[in-house]
Amino acid sequence: MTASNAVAGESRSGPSPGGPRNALIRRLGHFAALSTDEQALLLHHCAQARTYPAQADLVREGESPDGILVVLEGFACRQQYRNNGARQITAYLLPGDLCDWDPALGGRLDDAVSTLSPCRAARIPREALLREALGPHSGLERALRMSHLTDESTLREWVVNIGCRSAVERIAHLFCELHVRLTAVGLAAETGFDFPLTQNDLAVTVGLSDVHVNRSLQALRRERLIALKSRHLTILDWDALVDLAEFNPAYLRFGRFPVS
Amino acid sequence: MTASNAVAGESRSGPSPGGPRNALIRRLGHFAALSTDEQALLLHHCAQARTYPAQADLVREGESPDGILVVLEGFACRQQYRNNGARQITAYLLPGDLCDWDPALGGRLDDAVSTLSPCRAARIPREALLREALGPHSGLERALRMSHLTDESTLREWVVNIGCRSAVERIAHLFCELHVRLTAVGLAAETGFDFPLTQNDLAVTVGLSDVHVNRSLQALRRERLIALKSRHLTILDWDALVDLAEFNPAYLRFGRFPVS
DNA sequence: CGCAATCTTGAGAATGCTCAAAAGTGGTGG
DNA sequence: CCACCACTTTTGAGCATTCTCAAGATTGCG
Repeated sequence: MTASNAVAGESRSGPSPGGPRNALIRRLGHFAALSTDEQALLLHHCAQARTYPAQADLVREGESPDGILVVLEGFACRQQYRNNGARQITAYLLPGDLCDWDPALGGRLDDAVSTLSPCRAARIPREALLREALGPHSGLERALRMSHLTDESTLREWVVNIGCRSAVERIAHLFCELHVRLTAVGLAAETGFDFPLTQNDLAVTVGLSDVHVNRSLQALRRERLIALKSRHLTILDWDALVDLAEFNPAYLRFGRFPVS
Repeated sequence: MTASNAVAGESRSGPSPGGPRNALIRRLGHFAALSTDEQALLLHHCAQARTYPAQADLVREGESPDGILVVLEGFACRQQYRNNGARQITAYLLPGDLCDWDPALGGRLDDAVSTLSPCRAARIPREALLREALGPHSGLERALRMSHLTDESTLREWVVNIGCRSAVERIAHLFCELHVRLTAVGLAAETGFDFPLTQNDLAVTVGLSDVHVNRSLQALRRERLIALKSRHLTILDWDALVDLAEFNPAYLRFGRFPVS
């Protein structure tokens, strides 16, 4: 495997302290306790994961995917295209994230799911899960539901981010969010994390031009809040970053299990 | 009841052609067929509806609401406040819309639910619904799920709207969306609909300043796409509006029942 | 080494913002 | 019925932020 095909993951951060487990299990484990059987089932389905290069479509716009899509390594996203060629990313799919696909809709996803970096992703057939693991009192069911609700909260937070924050604040907020999310699956150190996106991807995420993102990044570097070089983001001053972005991680709900 | 307390609803449009039914039943009916029992159950719970003035909080930020919130008349919204006092609306709750509240989360809503105009709203206790009506093959269950997924698609569409459209396009897109959503519950005519929001509300929705919203509205009027006067929006050129906004109603999923 | 993609820089222009004041609107009470 | 009040809409002017276009520098890969 050449370097360009390498998939972001445990590579740089090394085996993570929380246990070298599957990112999906690790993430869902934040939302509810999973039984050994449930974990085995997930592992089994993840074994079928495929590798995708960067810029690959996992699900095309309007297509009806055949199961739950799980990203295990790399950064993917959901995005929509406008007629003039502009695009907008509406969500990141990080390792452990899934793109559930409720059959109640009977078809059609309204945005495309694409990789931003090389990825490893699996599809879990929905019926199999329903048959074997989902029941009213299943931890897996609870975890999946929580995961979905969290995705929705995140989306809402993105509306706020794009709708009423300045360029620098938007980027700072995104970095904070990514740090928390990646930490939850053992892919971030306190000091930073691998960040495979281009400035253009970033621009399309926060609703700015890439030139302006570049200048905003320079501002963040000048203030010594971050360093961003060769696909690695170093967080130099977490508190200042949180402060600048008015970041409150509550919406990510990684506060360990539903505390009620 | 004085005019200022009057609640938007069937008032101006008169009894609607689709039947003078409850907005909730009407909306959910687009997503799945509801049995007579299910309809009766919903009607029963809606009978407890309370009236709220404009600018009232239905659920405060961080609060844990005690059931599913249903708006029956008027415009409400979900919104978040920033430290500097700025706010961002993340969703409109129109008649028939609901703010489901999954107990899996065990508490805390991350934004506040407030009325934008005088409203009538009810709360449906979740357990009652579960006990009496929700089952794997219940139409109501399907409808509620669809409704939730539609809300999520709408949110995604808002990210796109705010993230990569110009001021005029954003407003046009919002008007198109509102027209389709209100039509679905019988609150819009082909020519337009009652629109109780201020230009400031609009601004906070699409991420612009109110002054700029005012000027963008003037542009839309100048081009004879709309008229907006005394809380009523008249659509003068629907096709041009749709064209300008690149509006595609598919995400609202009012295409009649899950067509598979 | 050379190519392609990405990042950086500059300069001018457009879009949208802020502040402030004036004009319009509708409801309330005298 | 009128006057007043609060709120909303409209207008103007200057400014800040962000965008576009275009060129040059850097990076990493083949």
